[in-house]
Amino acid sequence: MADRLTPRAREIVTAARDLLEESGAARLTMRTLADRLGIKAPSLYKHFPDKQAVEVELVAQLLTETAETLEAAEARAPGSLEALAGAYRDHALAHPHLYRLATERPLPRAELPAGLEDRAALPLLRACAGDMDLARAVWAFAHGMVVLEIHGRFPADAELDAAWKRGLTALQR
Amino acid sequence: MADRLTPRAREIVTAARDLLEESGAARLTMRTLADRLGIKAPSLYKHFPDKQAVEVELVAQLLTETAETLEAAEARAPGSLEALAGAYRDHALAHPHLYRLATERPLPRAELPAGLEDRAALPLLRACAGDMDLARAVWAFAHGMVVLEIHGRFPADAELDAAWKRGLTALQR
DNA sequence: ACAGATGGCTAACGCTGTTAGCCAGACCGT
DNA sequence: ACGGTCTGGCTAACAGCGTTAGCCATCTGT
Repeated sequence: MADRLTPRAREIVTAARDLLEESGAARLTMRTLADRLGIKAPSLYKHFPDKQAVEVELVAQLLTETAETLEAAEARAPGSLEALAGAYRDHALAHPHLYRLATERPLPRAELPAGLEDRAALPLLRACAGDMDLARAVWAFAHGMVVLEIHGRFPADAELDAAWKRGLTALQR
Repeated sequence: MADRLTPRAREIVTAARDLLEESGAARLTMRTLADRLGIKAPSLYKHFPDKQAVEVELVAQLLTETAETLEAAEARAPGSLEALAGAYRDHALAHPHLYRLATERPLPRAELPAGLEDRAALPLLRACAGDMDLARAVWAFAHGMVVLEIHGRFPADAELDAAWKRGLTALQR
């Protein structure tokens, strides 16, 4: 997962990640990113062809971490949809800007490490015993909950734990 | 619902809507919008304080149309979650750029017509017999399905009708 | 010791949202 | 009928955005 990037490029992605998580996508600009690294914006283009290429690495980070998170949850509680959903939710809400960046545009599939998308999906598919329709429904539910939560679309006093539980037990079987 | 805007402002919003649906949010700029109206960009600021204020009107349009769509579905098939979900999905997929614009940022609640958000939510709440947790779960599921569909996150050969049905029947009771 | 690659730099372009300031015409009160 | 205000255009300009071109120092390999 590592050597698709030179060391310097990896430093840039790290700075980009920090910047994104601190200040959101709107403030992740080539100039502020360069500033943080003590260089000028055009120098970034020695390491990445364009801004999108940097963002692709961040998307890959989210996918990788999601896969790891789900695999860990699966190891802890095999076959449990609640465990998967809880892990997914916690990771997403811990990194809302990253989640939005990775989620609010079409996936740059061609530029992503091969197999990564599938790897992130596998634990859920296993928990659904191979029922793809169910897996997609659960995924949509979880993604919907997370993104509505991130955007503050639910009333402030909404009992979201209850809504998660309600949805998951219903989808359970 | 109409006289919160002057006639000229309404013309501007109409042009913005057309532009958005034709070309997506990235090409909805103050200059292209002005072009379409035969004026220059700075003149737009005689009618709206900033670009966001124009976008808020588009968000209000989506909410209004969603409310109308759901109310019509409810009238056609009272109490049917499937009918509501189908109407929601159809409207969203018919206007993907508008749906994204209205959905991929925090709701500008303060600038929206009073009661509009609630009105859009009511049909679903009625179909859920007042069970708020269930209503939120269904909403999250539907939103998740729509947005994943719009962004092409499902495999091209995915049987999305089946996933919708699977989710809805599970949530049904 | 020289060649080429690496990774900085400045200057600049075209695009974005937005502001300031000017001006023509419509409308209104005396 | 005249003067004042409001309306809604305009041009010029600014700062910030992603990005390109072109220059140059330093480091690496033969």
